[in-house]
Amino acid sequence: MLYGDVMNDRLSRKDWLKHGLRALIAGGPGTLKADVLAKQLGVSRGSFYWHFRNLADFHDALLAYWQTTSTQAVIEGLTTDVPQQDRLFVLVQRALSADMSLERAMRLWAADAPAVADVLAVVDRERINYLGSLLAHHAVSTSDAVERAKLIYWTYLGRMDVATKDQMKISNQTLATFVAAMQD
Amino acid sequence: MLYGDVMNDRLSRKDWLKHGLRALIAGGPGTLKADVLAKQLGVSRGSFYWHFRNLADFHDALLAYWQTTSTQAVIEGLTTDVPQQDRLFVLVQRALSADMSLERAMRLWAADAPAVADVLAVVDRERINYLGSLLAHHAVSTSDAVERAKLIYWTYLGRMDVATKDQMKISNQTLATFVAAMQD
DNA sequence: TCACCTCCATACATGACTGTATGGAAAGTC
DNA sequence: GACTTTCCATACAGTCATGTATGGAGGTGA
Repeated sequence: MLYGDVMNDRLSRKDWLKHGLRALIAGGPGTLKADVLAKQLGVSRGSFYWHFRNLADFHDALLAYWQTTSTQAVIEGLTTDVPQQDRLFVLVQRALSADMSLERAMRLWAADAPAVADVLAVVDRERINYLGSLLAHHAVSTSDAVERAKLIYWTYLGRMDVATKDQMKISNQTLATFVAAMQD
Repeated sequence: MLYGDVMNDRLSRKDWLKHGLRALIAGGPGTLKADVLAKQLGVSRGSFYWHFRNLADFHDALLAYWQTTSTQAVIEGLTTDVPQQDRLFVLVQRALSADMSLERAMRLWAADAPAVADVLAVVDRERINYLGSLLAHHAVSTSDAVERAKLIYWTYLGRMDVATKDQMKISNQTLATFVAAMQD
């Protein structure tokens, strides 16, 4: 969009990316195809191949789009609102009640897309490190902090793999027991 | 095999299923295709379609084969060898150091195969219930037991989603802290 | 008005995979 | 030794997806 700038009702590159994430959540990585997405958007593949050189280009762009829009939102919302001593509990509480549909879809996608897997590897490391830093504030030794951070992170990830919704819920009491054991 | 019974160097239905699991582990659900598997086995698809009516038939058989060969092996190995009081710790210890490649592959497969998802839902329930029964032996109330069983199971599943190998290891000490918090 | 740019449709070639039809090689049975 | 059964190869039609080439509709600007 440089020449003119109105042209509504037609699709932009960003429109495609936004719908890409929606489709990824709803239908999984298998729906990330020009053919399928075009049908869903009510256009032909001509539009797709105008905005993107090929499928790989679209996938790269989608991955980058996700990385920029969803990274560090959680951490930032935490450091401003919540006092230091409560951050670990609140973080775990939020994490273990969050909607995991996008997270799950990304990890399914990563299974047969090395570039996605690489990004997730970075994300995993960052999150575990942050958890470790929170634990360090509770007088947990550095070596223990990393270990326990992993353990906590596993619970976060594992919840999304479970089959039924009722297996994804947990009480605040059980949660408190868990967090207390980790931070003391 | 009814008419004659020797005919070695040729493939049986079971040979295909065994290789199916190998392929599932090595290449993911995407390799569960007649074309690919036949090439890997050094035969043509003619063999495949002799042993199986179609792809769905093969998939069903493979799922059933996995269900019968891999269910309850862990639990049985536990009740015979390990004294009651140690079972929870040993189970968690084994679970959190086990090779998750097949488990992971099955869950990736389940993402776009409802029949697989159904089987996994049953497996999840059974495992969580068993964990709950172990916790009950440590004077944990019934309602708490189910909750904590879920939490423990999440750690088990989550470990397989993590990106790098070093993020999959944990010390016995951290593990003991975790188990102690759950069973007391 | 007319040239130009943006976005999309359509048609075509290509590739990977499924499923079916048919024939054949090799071993077992009488 | 004819006959049967098991297992596999080959060839063909059909489906679904990619990528490319080309043209066209409609807004934009001088």
